[in-house]
Amino acid sequence: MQSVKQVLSGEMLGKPVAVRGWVYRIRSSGSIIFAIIRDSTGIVQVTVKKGAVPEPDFEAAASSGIESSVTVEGTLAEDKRAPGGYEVRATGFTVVGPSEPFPITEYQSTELLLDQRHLWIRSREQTAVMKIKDSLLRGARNWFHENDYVEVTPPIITGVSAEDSTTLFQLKYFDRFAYLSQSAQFYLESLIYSCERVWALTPSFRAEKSRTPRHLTEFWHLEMEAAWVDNEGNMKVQEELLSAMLSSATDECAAELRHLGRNPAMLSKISPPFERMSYSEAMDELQKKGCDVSWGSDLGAVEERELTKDKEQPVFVVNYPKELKPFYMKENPDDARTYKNSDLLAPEGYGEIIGGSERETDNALLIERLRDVGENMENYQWYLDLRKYGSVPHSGFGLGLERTVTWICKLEHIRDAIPFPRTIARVYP
RNA sequence: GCCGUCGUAGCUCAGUCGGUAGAGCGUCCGCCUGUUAAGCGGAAGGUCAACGGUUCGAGCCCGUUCGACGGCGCCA
Repeated sequence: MQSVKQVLSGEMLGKPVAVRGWVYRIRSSGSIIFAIIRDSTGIVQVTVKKGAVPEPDFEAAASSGIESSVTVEGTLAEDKRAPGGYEVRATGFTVVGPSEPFPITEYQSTELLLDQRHLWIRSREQTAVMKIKDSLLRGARNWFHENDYVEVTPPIITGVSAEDSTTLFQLKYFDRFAYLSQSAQFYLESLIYSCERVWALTPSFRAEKSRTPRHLTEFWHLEMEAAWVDNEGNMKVQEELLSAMLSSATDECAAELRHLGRNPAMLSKISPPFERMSYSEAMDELQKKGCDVSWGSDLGAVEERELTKDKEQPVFVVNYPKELKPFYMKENPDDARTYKNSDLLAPEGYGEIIGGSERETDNALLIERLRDVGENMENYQWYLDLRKYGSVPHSGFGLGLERTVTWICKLEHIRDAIPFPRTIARVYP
């Protein structure tokens, strides 16, 4: 048995080959049938001629529809007319699992594709995205390992929110309520006192009623936290990590990137250091471009697009006003109106993919800020404890994996960066 | 939460001024030994999202509801 990739390499030219997979396209011209077979490595044309295979095999080929699973034996031949330049001339054709008429044809609406998601993920586009995502994750995991980070496993069920501003999914937890995690940050912070450098990949949940091409209610969150690291060091980790992830994808998945319309050479050019711009500088630039913003207003989708639409590399925006960010960030000693934090914006208008900061170590400040936003202090007791026993300067960030994939794969919507997207209107399939 | 668009055959859509429901693809049958979303001939296939209203008559006009999609806000 050969993979389609092996077959298309041509190394078996003139020899017997066997492939198995699914019918991707099939056409008949009477006594010759052209079947395009797909497996996880690619697609290849098979010709089935009457007389060249046993009659039952010919009938099986003639009656097999799109997505039937099949095994084919034959001889590998070179043929300019075949896509890929090679074809398998069948001597045997067996249907393993017949297929009813496939619901997805060449004309597809967004709604149909989302309703039939369990079938649409067989598409070449979706397969390419999954492979690229896999490669990005491998690149990240390798980078963390090489840089002495410990991969840890924080809880998904929690009793407290990491960010007061966001909405939580509540669940019944025996005789009380608990919540699905929206960030592992507090748990990672508590692990730096022993492991020093930690990271985790976990699902995060946001119950916000966001209807945009950049939001999922369930997404994969790649988070890192490190002791003895300041905000500048934090940004260095981000740019090195992201570059390592990009190298992995361009090395392993160049063909998949091209299939999605993304030129891998453009991604290869991205390397540290990334451009840094203060929030105040961003505001000045936006005002010059005619945006209706003033110091203190948040960067919305329009503003992020305006700042990055002509960039080829990601851009850090640093030192946001405190009002726009959560309570746990460290005050900027050079401008007390702002925090020592950074958002990393992807180029081409794709927007924020990472948010990070140096963390506040002064419990008095943390308590004051929590009081200001009306939080129940009991929920934060264990978090405040962390500052009582050997507190150290530390920083961390969270990367939205699907947002990163959306940018790298040049997708129009984040739902295509995950096989089964969970959005405000979708939990099926 | 706010603004907008849409809902007609399995799928993608057209449907004019309110007057007998249409096409392409898919499916089924027939023809075809080099197709590339193959081609040719034929057939089957409809609660026009739901409910209510106007009208002699509603897919079309009005109202309500439901669903989906696009954009904004919030965030990664």
